[in-house]
Amino acid sequence: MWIQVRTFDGKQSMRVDGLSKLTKIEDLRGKLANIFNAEPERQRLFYRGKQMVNGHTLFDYSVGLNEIVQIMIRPPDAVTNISVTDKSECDADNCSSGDESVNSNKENEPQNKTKEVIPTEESEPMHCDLVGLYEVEDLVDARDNDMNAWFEATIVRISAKYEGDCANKNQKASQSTTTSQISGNGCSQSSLTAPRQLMEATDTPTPTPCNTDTPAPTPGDTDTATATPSEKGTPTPTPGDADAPTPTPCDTDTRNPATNGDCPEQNNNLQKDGQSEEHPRKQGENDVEGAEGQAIDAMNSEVADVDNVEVPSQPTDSLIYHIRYTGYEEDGVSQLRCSDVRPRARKLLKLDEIKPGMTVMANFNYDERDERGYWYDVRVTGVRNTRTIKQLFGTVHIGLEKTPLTDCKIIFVNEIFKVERPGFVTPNCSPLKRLSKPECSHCNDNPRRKCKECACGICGGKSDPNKQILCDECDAAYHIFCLDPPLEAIPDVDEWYCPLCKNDASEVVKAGEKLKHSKKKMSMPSAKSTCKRDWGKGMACVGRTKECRIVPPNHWGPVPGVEVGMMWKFRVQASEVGVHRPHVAGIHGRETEGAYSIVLSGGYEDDVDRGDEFTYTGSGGRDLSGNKRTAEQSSDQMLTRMNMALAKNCNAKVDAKNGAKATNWQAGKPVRVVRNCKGRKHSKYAPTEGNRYDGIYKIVEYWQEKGQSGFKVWRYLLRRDDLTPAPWSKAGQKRVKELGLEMQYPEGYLEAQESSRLEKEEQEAKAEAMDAEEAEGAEDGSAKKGRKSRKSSSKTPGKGKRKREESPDKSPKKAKVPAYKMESALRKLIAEDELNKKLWDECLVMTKQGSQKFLAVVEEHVCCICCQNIAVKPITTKCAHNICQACLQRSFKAEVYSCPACRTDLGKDYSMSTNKTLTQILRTMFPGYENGR
DNA sequence: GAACAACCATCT
DNA sequence: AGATGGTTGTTC
Repeated sequence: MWIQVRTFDGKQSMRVDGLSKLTKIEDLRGKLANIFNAEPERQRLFYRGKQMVNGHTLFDYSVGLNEIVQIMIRPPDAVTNISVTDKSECDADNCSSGDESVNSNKENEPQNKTKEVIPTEESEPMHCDLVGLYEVEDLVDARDNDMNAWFEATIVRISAKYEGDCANKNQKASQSTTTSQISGNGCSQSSLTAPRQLMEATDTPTPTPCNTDTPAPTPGDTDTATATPSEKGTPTPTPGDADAPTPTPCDTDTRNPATNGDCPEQNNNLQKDGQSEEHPRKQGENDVEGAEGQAIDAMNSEVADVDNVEVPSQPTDSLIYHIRYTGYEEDGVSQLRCSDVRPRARKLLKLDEIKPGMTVMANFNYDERDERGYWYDVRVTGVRNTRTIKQLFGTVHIGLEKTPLTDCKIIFVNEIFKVERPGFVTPNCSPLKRLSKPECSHCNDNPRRKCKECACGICGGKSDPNKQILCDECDAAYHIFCLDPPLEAIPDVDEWYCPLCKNDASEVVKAGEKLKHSKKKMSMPSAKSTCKRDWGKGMACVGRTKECRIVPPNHWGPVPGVEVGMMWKFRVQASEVGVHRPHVAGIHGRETEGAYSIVLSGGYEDDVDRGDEFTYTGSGGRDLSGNKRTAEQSSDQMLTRMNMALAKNCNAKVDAKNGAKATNWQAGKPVRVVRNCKGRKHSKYAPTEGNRYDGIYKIVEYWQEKGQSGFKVWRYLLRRDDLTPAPWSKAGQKRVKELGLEMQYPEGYLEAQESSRLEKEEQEAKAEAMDAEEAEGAEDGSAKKGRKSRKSSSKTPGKGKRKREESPDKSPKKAKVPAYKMESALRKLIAEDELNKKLWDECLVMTKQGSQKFLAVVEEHVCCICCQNIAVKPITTKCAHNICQACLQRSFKAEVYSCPACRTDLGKDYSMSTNKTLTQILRTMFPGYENGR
């Protein structure tokens, strides 16, 4: 067996062969030491997110043929203090826990250091020198740019510039609104930050639509101060815009004197800090104490001010405020500009204080207009305030684009807040938390309603909140007494996972622990038996390295791209191209549908093969217990499973007693037939090597008879029904030659054979040299002879030489593969498919490389990004991507109205008309590819 | 030549 | 999800 070993930067990739499934990791390291020039203890090896630990085998990690193991090489000095034996492994492990994820980092590996995106507050002094409108610990309202709504927040830090990465982070991903769902699917915070480690670790460029065009906002760029990355370039209202809150200087006296009075130290602080020049307004505010009686006057004057064209300039600064949203602490810290921060709203306005033209903050839900939503600035357009009717209407700007919604009815008219002017925060005067959209849309936060969504995931009860434990993975809550087994108290652990999220402890590999075997592996013979036999060097036990996606597994008839006469060395390859999928079994079929393909390998001596017609024996009736694959017939075969499947293909009513004869044999279901070289014993039609696809056959009749063993077997007569000439016929052989069909070997197989042969010869040569030396020592006169013989033996690679000549020989041979012949009708269709012009331009150049290559490229190009299969009922988007209609509909159902491939907005009302031309093309190129989908 | 390893697909 | 069956290919 051989595998690929690749450095993390992807720059170096080497094939390593001469391995078996039972090769130990330490032995692999030994081989790698030469190849990568790094001692075993400097190697860190990773496979599928697991760090490979000495003592285990490749089989333990399920490393398959030709699969990629990543290698990370420690700098030489990083291992100086570590003893070479088992300690190095320990060291490699103890920093990582759980499943040994690739993300685990070591502090002494600078190339893999994770960037702390947002420094913790502890890392910086709480009070910094930066002087701005707000201070650390100020209670503020902060604007979430995704929604353009205001949330209660606290300032935790102030900096001169954005810190960490590009993300403005002024959005709360956990918000369960339509907007955030969209961003969550496409360009959420998590998608910006979470894969970063992986990208760093693997160094594979994986640009996602959202991170390619998200430049870090530049602090000096005040125009885009409120713009989130994806909005950049679109005009956005600046803080001074008429739509933004426009409080005026004279509203200072509307402040609630009670709250002011509670906070006398505010003045002192300000004056002490000598900020007066920086904050003329603050100073002014401090000079005037509000008087409640003047509130209405203030409102009036505000209205008057709005009427005046002159808009007073807003106090502003260029600092970045790091805030934490109250109630969303788990979202971490967001970095906001001054314009997205303002003092915490605290003044409730009565309806009679509110006049058209004012901007107030009110609760609004644009999805469900009569439900509670979030807090938006509302530009009042109408007020009705009679004894019976209390109504307020206004314009609300929602979402990232700040889309204006006019005539929005505000239903919570008793909860209208005055918009606070920037720059004055009363510390420690937190008003009651404003009510927002219920946290739980399932129960609407109704405390009396049982809810498994927001309360205990088992009983749904909301009692004993102090006895509810939250899962650190899914955030679901559970009563400790509802768990099975119940817990006495909240466990004293850093992390707790609910039964649904918790990994099976038996599967988790803790630091320093040995790899545990999965259930599957435990039940395998290798785990049970004590045999020490080395296995897995060859091709007998390897799995597939690729899978046929051109047609579904239950596809009848030829597989596009697979020509009659194609040959594969191993059965697994025939499985890979899809011509006969089972790894070992001779019949591929489903009891309910019928059979798709069979392999003839001469297992039954009484089978006759006349080429165009042959008899075939069903399966079963053998005792295969104990992992046997073949045994003496020990019971009667029944017409079930694969035997039934074959019978179903016959154009006759199934008769499980007497068998049946087809009324019209050609009308039966087609069976792909592969002949294996083992059939050579009894049949001259079998190939001399490997497996060969011989075309389509049909069942003529089937019957039950007594086999040589004395037990009953099912027999089938198959007859060839394929226009393509059979490979053994003259015409067929001519065709095989024309098509340049050759034995196909697994990727890397010939190279691996060659290198193992060379190695063997080298060893032989060495051994011979030793013999010769011995001989030389013993027998004087034979010295010459000995040298000569050595020379001749080391030259014996006459074979090798010939081989080497052969391989350059091969490439021109391969070039002989005839170009893909395209029917004119198909060519015409392709010309008609203008929407995919670029796609076809790219594919058509591949026709020269033969049908298999061409079809493979087309397959790749028309692969639906959602389901990773050839698009069914393809919709060609305006951005020229092809998506299955069903896949796109699923996306729209999830309220994601963009192209799944590139996120181009398609619009909610996108007409999902399929590309009929493309559909026809695909059906021609990949007949039956839609079956079962 | 006998013994024996795993994988893939289907069925339950 | 687990059981079953199956004409392979390698090692001893």
